Amino acid sequence: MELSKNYIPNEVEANWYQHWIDKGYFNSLPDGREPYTIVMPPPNVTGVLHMGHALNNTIQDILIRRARLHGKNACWVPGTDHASIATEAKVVAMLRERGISKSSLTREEFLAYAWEWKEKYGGIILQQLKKLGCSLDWNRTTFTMDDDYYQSVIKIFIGLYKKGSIYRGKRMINWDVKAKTALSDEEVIRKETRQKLYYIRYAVANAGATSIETSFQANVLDTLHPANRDAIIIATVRPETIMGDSAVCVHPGDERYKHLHGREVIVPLINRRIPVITDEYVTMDFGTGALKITPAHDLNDNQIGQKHQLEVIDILNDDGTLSEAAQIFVGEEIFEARKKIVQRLEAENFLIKVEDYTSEVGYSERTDTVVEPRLSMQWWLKMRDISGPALEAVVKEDIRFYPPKFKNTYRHWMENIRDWCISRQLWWGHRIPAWYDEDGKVYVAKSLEDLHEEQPETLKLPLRQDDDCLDTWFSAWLWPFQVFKGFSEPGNAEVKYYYPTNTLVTAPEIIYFWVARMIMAGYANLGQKPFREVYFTGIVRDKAGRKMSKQLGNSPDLLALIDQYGADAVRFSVMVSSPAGNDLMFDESALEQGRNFNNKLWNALKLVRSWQSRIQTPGLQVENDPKRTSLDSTSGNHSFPVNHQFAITWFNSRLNQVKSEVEELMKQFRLSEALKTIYSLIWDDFCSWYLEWVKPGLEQPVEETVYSNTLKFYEETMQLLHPFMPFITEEIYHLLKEQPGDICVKQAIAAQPLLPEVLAKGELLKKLISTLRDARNKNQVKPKDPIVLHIQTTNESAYAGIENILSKQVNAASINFVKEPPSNTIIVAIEKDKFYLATEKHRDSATLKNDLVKDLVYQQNFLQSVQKKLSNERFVQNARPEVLELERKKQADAEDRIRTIEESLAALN
RNA sequence: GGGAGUUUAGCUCAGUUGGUUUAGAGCAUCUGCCUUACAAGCAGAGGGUCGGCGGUUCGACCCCGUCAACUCCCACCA
Repeated sequence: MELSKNYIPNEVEANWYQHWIDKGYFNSLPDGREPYTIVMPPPNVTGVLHMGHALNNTIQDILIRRARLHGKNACWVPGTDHASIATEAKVVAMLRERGISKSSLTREEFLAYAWEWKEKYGGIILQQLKKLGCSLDWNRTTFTMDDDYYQSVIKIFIGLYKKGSIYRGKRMINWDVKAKTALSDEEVIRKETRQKLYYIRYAVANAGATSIETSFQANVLDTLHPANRDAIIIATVRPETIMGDSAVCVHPGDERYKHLHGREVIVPLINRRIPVITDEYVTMDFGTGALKITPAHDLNDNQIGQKHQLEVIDILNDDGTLSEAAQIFVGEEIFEARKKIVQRLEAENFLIKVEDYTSEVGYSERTDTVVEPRLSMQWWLKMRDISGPALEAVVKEDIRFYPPKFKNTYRHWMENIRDWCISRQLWWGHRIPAWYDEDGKVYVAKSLEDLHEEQPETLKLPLRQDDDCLDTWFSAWLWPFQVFKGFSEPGNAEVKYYYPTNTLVTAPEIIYFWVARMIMAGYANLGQKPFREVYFTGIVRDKAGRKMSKQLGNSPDLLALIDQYGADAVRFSVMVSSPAGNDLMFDESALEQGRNFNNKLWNALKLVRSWQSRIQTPGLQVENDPKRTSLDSTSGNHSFPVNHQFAITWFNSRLNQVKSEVEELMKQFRLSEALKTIYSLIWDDFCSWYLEWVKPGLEQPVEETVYSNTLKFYEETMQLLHPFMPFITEEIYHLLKEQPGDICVKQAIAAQPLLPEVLAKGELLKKLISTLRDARNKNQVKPKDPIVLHIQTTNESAYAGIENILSKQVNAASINFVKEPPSNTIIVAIEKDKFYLATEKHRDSATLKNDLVKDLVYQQNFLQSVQKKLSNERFVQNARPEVLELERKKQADAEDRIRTIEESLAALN
């Protein structure tokens, strides 16, 4: 079969994935092997594959595939999260397009549409993960609203309620006016926002003469100014909430306002009287030192309100418009109302001045609208009831975090943990299992039937179920055990085998949302940790350092990239630029590097395959070899002038060295470095050195041992690379030779002992070749022009076994060992030996001399620094013996080398 | 305001308890090559006073202090 010029991924990737699936390689069932389990962080059902998913899932696939090749029973569980807010928003948008409003539907009707939507679009991201090559056990695909899962969520809620850890309470919550639901603190994103600070004048009640028509002149903000004696000026960024004011608060020690203590002021526009109160909460030097208190719309104001028992006036509707309680601008949206109120305040002389002001404003993570602090009846979970074991597990490293810096982040949050608002005013999700009777009494039970059985006598019919759903994370936190039905069927064989899982791979952004809560749920429900270690990936950023996001539109279309470059190249590009624990600067040039790597592999394959027809075993008759082709039968008795033993021994050692290195790097989650190490092994050591060393001349036969070892080496490097680039490695595995099985499941051979002296000799050989090639280059000796190489050395045996490779690689017609410098040659000094290149070409002694002098200066300086150390008595006294020994060797080596260079220079003159 | 992290070649990063050299890699750049697997390639080369200053030490990219710049997390001073 003729192979194409370049590797074409599209043709093979889909086929191999289907093949793996057909063989059931990704499916796992408990058996006698050690399990290696990962539960995939379930993407939103609404999700489409983006860069973050690609990074995250490639890492997981690498870990899983590697475990699979190393004798583990690898199990990677896929699934999706119902993502209540995000999905409900999409469904509402879909309905709007069809001209249907949510409010016109019953809950059941709406949910029918939602399920329809989920069935249609919900699986997209999972299909995309297949394109990426993810080796997930699809039989285990789980959805957080599957029947069994759903019931488990409900049961856990009931359990916590019965323990008294869940309660209902009217408290300040973050209100998303667009989604019309409460949000947990973690769902609010603070952003620096440019705002205006409005200074508004409140007249003091019963103040007598001074009217609001008082002309404001120069010193309007000076409260002691006669014009302001009978008024107080407050500063606010939210003038639209003045109708909800219950008091004006000043610092008790503020001299400017002492005369107002115990008085009342009048809220502008609506003329309501409110008291002036004092509290040390107020900062005297911010604004005017006077703060309006709006208990319904600000967390701090609410606390002060409670302390001083102020009236709570909620002037907002749940859609963010002003309510009847506001009296004016009723029905106007907040920001509209703000504009209009400012206008009126100004028109009626209440507005003193406006300043630019920048502060942090909360936005909804899901809808990106400004979050409204609001007082509302919600369901809460007392986190302190369950946080203890989860905190301890991480602090004591029973669960390990990589990188470990996240331990602190986690600990800080856990130690200051606050109650979790778990109710959401949505229909799509797990409906809170609570019913209210006519008196508003609450009953919590799995179902209405259960309720009737449990407490028939106290029930006052009719009952009405709570309309709200649970926060998505209240279901996601069961993920690691409930995918194995660990809660609904406690102690079942699967959960016993797979749980605790091994590694969680996730983004640091959801350490509170999800990681911490899963740990809590694991201990609270199964009495065990959910996973042994957590690997936090970096954040994917674009070339300019900006976080990749939908809003910025700077995330490339992954499927298009896979189409263009192939999944292996995409995986390569993501991994190669992803150092452990750091953010990932994604640059498309890495994709080209990945694609080029594919081609490199492909071309090496073509080379090796071209040898297939030229194999010859020394001493064997050509005809006896079944692999023999007609081409070779013409080339009778070839001798093998080149002994390839060294190349084979050397690469074997190199391969084993890399295997150990990779093993070590993988243990530390240094995946990027592991990949780079393998890349370099393949590109440099295998292709640039090894293959060139053993490559036969044109039409020349290939030694059988060379061929079989090359195949073995090639296959083993493919195995090492397979977890990172699964498709091309599988393809090459099958094209190298006819063989049963697949690389996808072929068990890896553990690293064998290596030969350090062979590796050292290999390094020397590389250096000789490079330096001599450089000398040729500098002297304009064309690669095609042969040279004669004379070596002057005190140790000829150092060249045993590598002479032939050396002469081939520097295109030397022959190599001689000499005692004296031959005349008219190019002189090169390497280590302690001297090399003379005899060529037809004129030598450029000036360049060579220049190089030698440069090297000499370097060596002399170096020698000096070593001598300085050695002549330092305190160094000789204090340094460890092996360090001292090393320095002495450096000195001797440098002296030798200087002598060699000086002799060479002498010979040049 | 509190905490954490980063700063090494033009770019992205390694540099593992202080001594293997006067610091490495990939990409980019430059030079020479269409050499019979690969020009998406081959063979080479250049490029860094390790953010600044001070200290500890016989010896510092590495440890300590300090300053500077950038990043992230936490915290609702209106």
